[in-house]
Amino acid sequence: MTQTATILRTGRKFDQVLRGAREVFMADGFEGASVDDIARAAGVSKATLYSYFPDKRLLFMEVAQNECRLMSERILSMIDETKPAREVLQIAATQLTAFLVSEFAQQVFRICVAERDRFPELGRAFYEAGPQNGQRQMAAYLEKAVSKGELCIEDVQIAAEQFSELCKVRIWSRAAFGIQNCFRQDEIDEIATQAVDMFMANYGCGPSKK
Amino acid sequence: MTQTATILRTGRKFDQVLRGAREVFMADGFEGASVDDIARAAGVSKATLYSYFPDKRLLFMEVAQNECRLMSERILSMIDETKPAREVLQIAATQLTAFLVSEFAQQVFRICVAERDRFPELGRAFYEAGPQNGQRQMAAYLEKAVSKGELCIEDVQIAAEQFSELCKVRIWSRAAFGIQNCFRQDEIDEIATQAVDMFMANYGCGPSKK
DNA sequence: TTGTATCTGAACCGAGCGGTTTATAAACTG
DNA sequence: CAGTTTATAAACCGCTCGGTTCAGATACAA
Repeated sequence: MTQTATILRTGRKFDQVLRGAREVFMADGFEGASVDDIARAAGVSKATLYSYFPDKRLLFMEVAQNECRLMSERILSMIDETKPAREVLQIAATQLTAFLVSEFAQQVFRICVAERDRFPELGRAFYEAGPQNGQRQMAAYLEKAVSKGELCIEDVQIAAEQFSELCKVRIWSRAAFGIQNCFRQDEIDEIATQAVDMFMANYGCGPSKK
Repeated sequence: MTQTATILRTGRKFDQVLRGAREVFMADGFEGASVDDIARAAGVSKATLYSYFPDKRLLFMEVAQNECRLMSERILSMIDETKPAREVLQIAATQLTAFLVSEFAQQVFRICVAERDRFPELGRAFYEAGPQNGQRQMAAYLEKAVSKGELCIEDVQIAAEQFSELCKVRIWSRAAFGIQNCFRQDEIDEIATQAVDMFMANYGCGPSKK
């Protein structure tokens, strides 16, 4: 995965190629995207494209890696630890839920799953940069909340995973199966609230002030 | 989806074709499976195959529909309502968790997601026959348990969805991303137990005798 | 046995794919 | 300006694919 191999990173049109590739890959997947389409979308000749990237696979990996990085950063900016636990969780749940059903996340997920046999490294890279990283951040926060006496959790890792799983209720699989691709804010808010309620019922200390 | 159109269902080798198609499609997906491969796997000439099915798409749909039916039946046989709620849920959680990460379910899911643009009906058909149907059964059971006073649930539909979502914690996404494809029974049992614990903490009546 | 429905294998078609090449043009650099 | 790097368009190659065709083999029913 860290293999950049023989990619030419200098040159005026490198970024242009990458942007075009991102656009077409995200829309059509790996097999569905033809190199001609990508070159056209990038506003670049096929020969130019191949002067930067030795083949389609490597171009795809480059794009996917960039997407993973973006996703990771986005998750990082989600938690603000200064507020009380329930509030923090509510905000995190809302953002996470919205993100999980976004066009962006859905497309990347779809490609990872679809090409899992062709690119085993891709699924792993995405999982680590995305879900795993996000859950690590969440677990770290939960740990602090526990030591502040706000929450009662034995296994913060499992709790973090349960939290993000609860944010998928109802809408995520509808998005994954292509049944619904646009979600209203109040749908998202409701799922987030349900998730926090359930989470706090199990892990909240003292009376669940739901 | 109910469109059978011009499929020839009579003839000695119909089932043979279907079995071969199932095998190859499940292994390689829609694009990955070539008609020649399927004919070979079915032990049938390509011409014969095309005498039954007008094209590859319809053959795929037929296979996928059959798989959905099987899945639906399997989920149906999961609940035994005579025992106490916690026990019923524990059994259901174990079976559901094991099913969700099985080779079979993962392959069907992968194909649905990968081909969602090419076959929008497929995703819908699978969703209805699989998750939605399973959750309807679960919600029906929860309803009874509530009226027996075993559980306290406002929205049984949401509760059913939360239940199945909790069964995915930790292992499901690892399977989906191709990071892990074999799961020990004790891993499954642990997730199932965690799911039931959390569920009962929120919806159990009286003292949570965890 | 004769007639009919079914199956076979292999050749074939046209299209699209990833990738290469080449001759030409444009853009930087000294 | 000259020289070199970079980009272009289009033709081209080999391959695989979905789908068709057809002459002959096989099964089966009378």
